[in-house]
Amino acid sequence: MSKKISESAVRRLSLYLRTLEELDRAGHATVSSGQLAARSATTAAQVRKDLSLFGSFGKRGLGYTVEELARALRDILGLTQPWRVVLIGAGRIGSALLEYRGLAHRGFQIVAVLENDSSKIGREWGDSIIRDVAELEQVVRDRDVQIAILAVPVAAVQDVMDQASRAGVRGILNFAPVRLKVPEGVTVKDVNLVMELESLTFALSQGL
Amino acid sequence: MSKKISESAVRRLSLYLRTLEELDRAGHATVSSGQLAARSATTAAQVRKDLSLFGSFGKRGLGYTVEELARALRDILGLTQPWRVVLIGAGRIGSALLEYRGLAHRGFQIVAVLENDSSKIGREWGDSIIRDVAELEQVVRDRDVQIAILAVPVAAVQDVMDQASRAGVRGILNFAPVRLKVPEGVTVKDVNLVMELESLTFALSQGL
DNA sequence: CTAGTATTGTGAAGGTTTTCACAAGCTAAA
DNA sequence: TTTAGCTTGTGAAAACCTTCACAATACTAG
Repeated sequence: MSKKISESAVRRLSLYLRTLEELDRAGHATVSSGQLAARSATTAAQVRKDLSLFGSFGKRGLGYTVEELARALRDILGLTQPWRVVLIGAGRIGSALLEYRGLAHRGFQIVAVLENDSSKIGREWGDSIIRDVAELEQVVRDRDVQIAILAVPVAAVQDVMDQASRAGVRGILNFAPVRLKVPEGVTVKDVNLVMELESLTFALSQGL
Repeated sequence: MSKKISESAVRRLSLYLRTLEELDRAGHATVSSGQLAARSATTAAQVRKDLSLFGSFGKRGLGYTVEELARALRDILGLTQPWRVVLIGAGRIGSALLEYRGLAHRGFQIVAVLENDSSKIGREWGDSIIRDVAELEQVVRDRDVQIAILAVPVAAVQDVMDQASRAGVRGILNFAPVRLKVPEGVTVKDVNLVMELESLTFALSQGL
């Protein structure tokens, strides 16, 4: 695909999808851009513009078919295939992720949990057994893992990322508060709580 | 303050601060916009423009004093005062947050942990004792809590948010995958893992 | 004191994203 | 069939954000 899609547009698409799934559960068959906007904290024009980046999904005068638009968004976001994920780091964050049903529901399959701490290796953890992080490259290759979630300490994360990308992982979700250096062809998304809290305190301080 | 500062600029400031703290630990006394940019994955011009939104912190020909700029950024981000935080939800996410040392290090004090599940109430948890979420309004008032972290299920989160903001909380960090309706004067930041993963799968799908 | 090198702060230019506004298209009702 | 009422898709305008480019300034060496 040629056009460049902004990060914020993609995040909105993800949000629209969630909203559509709620509407579907609530029994709505169709929805207008205005309704979708109101439930997604944006504007009708923004919704239509975002969708128009990928095609034409509605009917003039009628709006969008909830199911149809949801299917189109899943397709756009790459959610029609299941994704195989390896979770690295069996600490609290890893635990929260493993337990979270929302991941499986969206097609993210955690195929292995890896850990450095030898006292944890071999233990059962949810449906998985914790394995040695040394097996990372083998697991990625054997199970054709596409995404790695890194929930490891700052000191270890660059090294683990290097191994993962060498083994063929294409996407990284990084929880360590550090900017990773990544090779060509690997995409990283950072989740950084302190940054979120600081943008909150900035807003609060401004208000005073 | 009159000028409107973009969300992305604020996030970069937060990142610069972290970079400066690393530089400080590494013994650097001064830094140029170029060096700061290289370590923060942006450009020298962007760094200077971001800083210029708030004043003039460097010396021409010399760059910035690491300590001084860090202090200025802490001031801008509202980190010179400690923030009193209540954590609502003693599940996995709450547990990960409570344990995370980075929060305390940046001046975020978790003054109480609240929970709905009566089987958890009263238990010790880290340094805290889990209290009943029914006590939310009282805790907020008694301890002058400014920020609430919501790590509760989707079904409960709007209600909890309403109570928190009625009691006087001004900032919310929300982990539930739902868009909260908030009253005037309350700021919300959302942390949404599925959205991050989906923007990752979008990028990966595009690449194919 | 002067020349040379480094680096900031900032208007202006360039680029991107959001909002506006309206023609085109669809349905229902008369 | 015609009219009235909605709603989409999209160029154009407006707003916003990033990059460029350079005058101003600081230090060092000779």
